[in-house]
Amino acid sequence: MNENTTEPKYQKLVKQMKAYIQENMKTNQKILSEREIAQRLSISRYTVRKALDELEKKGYIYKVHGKGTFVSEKSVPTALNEIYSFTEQMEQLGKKPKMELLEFKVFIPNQELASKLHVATQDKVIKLKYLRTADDVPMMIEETYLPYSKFPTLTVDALSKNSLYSIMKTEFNQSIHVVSESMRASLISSNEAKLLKVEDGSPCLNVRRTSFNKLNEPIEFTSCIARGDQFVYNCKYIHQD
Amino acid sequence: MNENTTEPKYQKLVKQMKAYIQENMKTNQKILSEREIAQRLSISRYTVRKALDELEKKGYIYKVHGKGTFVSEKSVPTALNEIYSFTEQMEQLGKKPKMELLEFKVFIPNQELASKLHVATQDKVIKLKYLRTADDVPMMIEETYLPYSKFPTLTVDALSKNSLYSIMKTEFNQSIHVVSESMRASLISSNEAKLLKVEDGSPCLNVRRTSFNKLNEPIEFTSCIARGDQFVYNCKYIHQD
DNA sequence: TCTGTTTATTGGTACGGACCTATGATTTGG
DNA sequence: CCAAATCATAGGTCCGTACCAATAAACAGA
Repeated sequence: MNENTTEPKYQKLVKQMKAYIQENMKTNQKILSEREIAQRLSISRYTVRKALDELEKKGYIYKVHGKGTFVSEKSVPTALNEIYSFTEQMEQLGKKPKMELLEFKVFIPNQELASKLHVATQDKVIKLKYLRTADDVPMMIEETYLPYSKFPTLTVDALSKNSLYSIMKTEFNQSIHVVSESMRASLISSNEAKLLKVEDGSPCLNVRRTSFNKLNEPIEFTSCIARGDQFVYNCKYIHQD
Repeated sequence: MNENTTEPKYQKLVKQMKAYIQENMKTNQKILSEREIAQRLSISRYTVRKALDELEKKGYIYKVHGKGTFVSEKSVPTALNEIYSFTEQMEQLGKKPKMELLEFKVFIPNQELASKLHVATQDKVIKLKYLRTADDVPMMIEETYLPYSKFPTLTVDALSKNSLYSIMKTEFNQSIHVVSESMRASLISSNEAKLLKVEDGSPCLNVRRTSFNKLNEPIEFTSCIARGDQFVYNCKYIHQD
């Protein structure tokens, strides 16, 4: 039934335990000890620990030295360290998200953008411009820039079928490892005011994001202009000691 | 010379390698293989792997299966998954940050705040209100709320000597594990406009943060109002798989 | 009754070995 | 000369074992 038989044991255990915990256990309830789990499943404690470490990292459980391992509070609706998803947030609010592609072009970047994407000024860059709406109310304008050299065969057609991030990963083997974001408040410019159907000079939130792959090469730069009266940007992460 | 002799081997190795890498190695340079390091230091490969995992998690190195382990790009000025520090950001910009305590009180919260901090409506809450300036220019107003039960002996005096987070950790054994933030743009209200010395109705950035301990109990709620014309909020994190 | 000690349990650290898989260089066969 | 097979090396997974350190309950002695 499971296609991927080469998946490591501990990964299977992560999925299995995650499902079990979510369905059958309560917050702060103690789970079996590492040794007990290992014995029952006839696997080594190493494998169990590796699985539990994953679950802890993702916020499902927490360990207390000398006491045991416990189920975390379920109040983790948004997954930890996940890239912000407009679609997901709107669906949680019971609204219907849509995105309309306004622009798709390949061009030569200016100095500032080139340095953001770590490309030479003569290298090409892909620009994507979207208007995002919720229940047909314009919410934000999103401009994404990609280094052409890393995504040379990206097409509008592909984008209409899958999300940009899944295309990045499956088609171009580029997955996001580190994300750097900045947020600022400003007053909207007239062009954007028209698109968002708000008054000129309304407050707006500008979120800029640069995403890096495992080699710390920038693979995406995105700037969002969101309506200040409608939009809240959420972010959740694990703080390392 | 090292006071803490009980510190685990792999932690010592982390510090040692981090220092070595930063001082002697270049971006994308290959480091010794796990087996080689283990052999040279006469420790097990397990310990080396554990140390390298830490270094990878913190963004100093990256591994490539079959090839080796390499030094990441140094362009990680702000540590990853760190809580935003106004002080640090301003110092990086060459400005002198200051914070002035405007208010310190213990009170009974309203329903909304009580639910944010997971306390009963009859439980007490501590309020801290700060004005933060950079080169004596007002930048943001920060209001922090703490559950009184977790920090009963917190004093203004202690806050003048150490940062809130270090007091939380050392005095009350509460360290931050998960952080949830939201950002929105709005127009400033008249009270805050006076404090920040901007015009009524100027754009401002509102950042709200809830911090949780390892047990996923909220230990802090903070709301910041920052000048839209001056202030940029930064955040950087590792994206898991 | 109370306090200090012992003991069992739990997660944390560390070892050494084995094998798998991805990668790249070397060798081999055509 | 080139493509396929081989091989060495790298990180990734998994095992069994041992001991350390934090916790809490059981126990012992005053």
